[in-house]
Amino acid sequence: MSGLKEEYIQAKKQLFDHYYRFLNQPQREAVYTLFNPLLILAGAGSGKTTVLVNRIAHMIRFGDAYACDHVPENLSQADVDALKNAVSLPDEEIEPILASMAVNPCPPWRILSITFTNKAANEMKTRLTNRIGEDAGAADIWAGTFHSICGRILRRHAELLGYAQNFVIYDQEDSKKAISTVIKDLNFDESMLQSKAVLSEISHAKDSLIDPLEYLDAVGKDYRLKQIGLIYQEYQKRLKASNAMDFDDMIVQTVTLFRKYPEILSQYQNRFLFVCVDEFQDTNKAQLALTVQLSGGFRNLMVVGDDDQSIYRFRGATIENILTFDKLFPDAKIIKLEQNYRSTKNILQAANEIIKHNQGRHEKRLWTDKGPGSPVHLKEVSDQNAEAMFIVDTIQKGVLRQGRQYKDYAVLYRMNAQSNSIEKGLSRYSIPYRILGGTRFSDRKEIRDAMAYLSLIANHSDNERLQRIINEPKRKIGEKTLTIVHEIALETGQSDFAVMEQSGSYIALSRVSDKLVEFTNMINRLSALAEESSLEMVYEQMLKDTGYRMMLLMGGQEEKERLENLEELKSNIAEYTQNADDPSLNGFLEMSALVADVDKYDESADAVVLMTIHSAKGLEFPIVFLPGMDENVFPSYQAIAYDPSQMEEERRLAYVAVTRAREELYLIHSESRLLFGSTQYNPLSRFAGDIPEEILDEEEKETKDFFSFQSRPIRATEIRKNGPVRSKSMAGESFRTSMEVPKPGASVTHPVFGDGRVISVSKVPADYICEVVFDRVGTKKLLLSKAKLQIKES
DNA sequence: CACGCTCTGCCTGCG
DNA sequence: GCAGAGCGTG
Repeated sequence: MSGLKEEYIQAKKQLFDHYYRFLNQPQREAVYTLFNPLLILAGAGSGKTTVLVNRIAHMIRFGDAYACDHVPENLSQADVDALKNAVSLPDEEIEPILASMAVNPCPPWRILSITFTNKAANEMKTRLTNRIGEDAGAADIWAGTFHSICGRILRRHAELLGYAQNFVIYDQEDSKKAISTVIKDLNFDESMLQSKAVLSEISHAKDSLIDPLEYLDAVGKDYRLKQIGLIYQEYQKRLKASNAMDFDDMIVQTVTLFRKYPEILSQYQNRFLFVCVDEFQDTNKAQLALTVQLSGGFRNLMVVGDDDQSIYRFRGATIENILTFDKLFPDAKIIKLEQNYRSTKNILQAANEIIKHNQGRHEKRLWTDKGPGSPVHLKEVSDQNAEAMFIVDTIQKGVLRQGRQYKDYAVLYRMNAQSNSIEKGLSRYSIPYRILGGTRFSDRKEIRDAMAYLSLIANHSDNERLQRIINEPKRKIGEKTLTIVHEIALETGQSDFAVMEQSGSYIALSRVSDKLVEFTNMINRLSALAEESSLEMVYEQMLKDTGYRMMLLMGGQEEKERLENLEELKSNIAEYTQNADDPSLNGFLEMSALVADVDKYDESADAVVLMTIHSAKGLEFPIVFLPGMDENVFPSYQAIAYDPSQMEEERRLAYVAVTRAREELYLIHSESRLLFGSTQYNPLSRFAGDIPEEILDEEEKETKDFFSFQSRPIRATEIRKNGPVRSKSMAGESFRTSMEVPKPGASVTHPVFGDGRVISVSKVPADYICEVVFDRVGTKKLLLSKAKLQIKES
């Protein structure tokens, strides 16, 4: 009997293994391991998402069927044989057999799946629905970002924390403005405390769950930090007064809620049978605390990540979370996914050679059964224009001669400032491209203004938004008036808006009272309208009543573009109204705050993609260019000069960059580079130097070739809307250097100013500006073509 | 109070 | 190279 039982369990496991035959052994193990803490170390391109999706599908359909050794009663040899033979059946017939053996399948609503981006959350939901079908209830899973999940929880319990249910969410810009107001109000020296730096400091404190009092306690005698602590304290007070939370607060407040109200926490703990966290290497301390809280009921916590791809320390991520997960949960099982399905052997080796220099990492080594492929290409060029031309040239050749498509190519750079020259090159040669990152739609002034109006309509106590738009368009309400309003508000404990409404009763405001009341009346009317009308109507009325649309209509080309953006916002609103279950102004504001610009990266469009390496994490491309393989660019100047501890992160970034490539990888180093208005001369990046020569193909420096496509006619349809294609003569000109251009550091002589040393050289159309420190007269900026500079040989 | 000019400072960036 | 902040003037 027990032999038969064994045989049955064996056959069952074999059938599951067969069903998951598209997975490798460790991947299957990850799918089967449902209980207790589990850490999956998923190397780049190791099929992480596939595992995540199949694991969740598995718990919903089969529960613990695989590991459980339950055996049906009255088991017969015939049953066991049938199970053994099922292996030869098609998958559609195997599924019901497996389902019939399900043990405690998990209802979807008891699963919590946390991701970092909305894009990842959506991809997860889509793939899961494809896997298990609509009816299985994939939509009932709590899947979302940390922030969207916290938002959901906080809306329910905001009152307990002293917030109204309709609290607003401040983004970085709002926070920065609020902080700079606080700095001014506290009369601190603004030159010592830049709002950006203070915000980042406060944000990091929040990431680590340090509240203002604890912060002040910890800083001791450090004068500046003490000031920051006081700013932090006041900032929090004002956020609450404005009924607002910033992004960090959303996590912190949720953790606080759970600490204060254990009975609420246990509701969630009892609900979530399984908790999964993706991109665990990018979590911060607060997020870890929240994760531990939420999974605390059943302790079935799975985290997935790759410590080698931790590249967000600068925004608070602590790689320690993933490095010490097994210390936090000593019974945690660790599964490593080391087989890479993406890249060729050479590319993978390059990546391994780069990352192996890092100290703090989980030991693992990616491997592939793919062939070696091409060597990694290393190209040296003279300047950023030649760099762009090399990219253009390579893409043209690939498309014309090898039947490549434009979308096979990606250009990944360290910083957005590098994109300019490449964009110019691509548009000049009519190569279709799309660029990700840079200024986002929601960051545009007109969009922020419109959103600020909507926020104010929803929540009158939002002082920050009020300040933003009170005088936009101009209403003759100046800084002085606002200061008085704000002072009264602070004294009387009201919102700025409330003070404005009653400005007639304050002598200091009597002269401007009419204007202020006119404004609050308008907002009040719009708020009333929002109660009864559609969102689109409120939006339209707002643009009209505030005079915002009129202001833009009076303007020129730039304003026209802004109007178009406002129209686009309107269609976003319409889209939201149609899709949301219960559309409301508050709902729209919440979505806009938490859902960054809908991913505009349309993978179907045939165009070269340009983005930063950071944004490329998680993506892959057949051919990848990495321009700017220069010291001081990548690794970045600040990592080298200011913070050597950042170097490991730069190295991980290099690892991420290299592992994006499937087939071909081009590293480009430029001898000189025009960046931030001055020319730099940097040696080859150390990361390129880490790649062994056997797998490297160093291409000759050859600049003449780049002009070979110049005569190609440019089709009008190919001209990008925001990148006017330059005339051919200009194109030629910008590459010609007839003057002798001094390099920074060169000694020069000027007929009037005498001897000096060049500190920077910047390119301007058809000329250069040299910044020179003269021995006698100090620093001068000179136009190279005009100033008769002589370069001294040294 | 509004406008236009100069000055400055700059990496990466999800919610 | 460019945007946002600061400053001076009408």
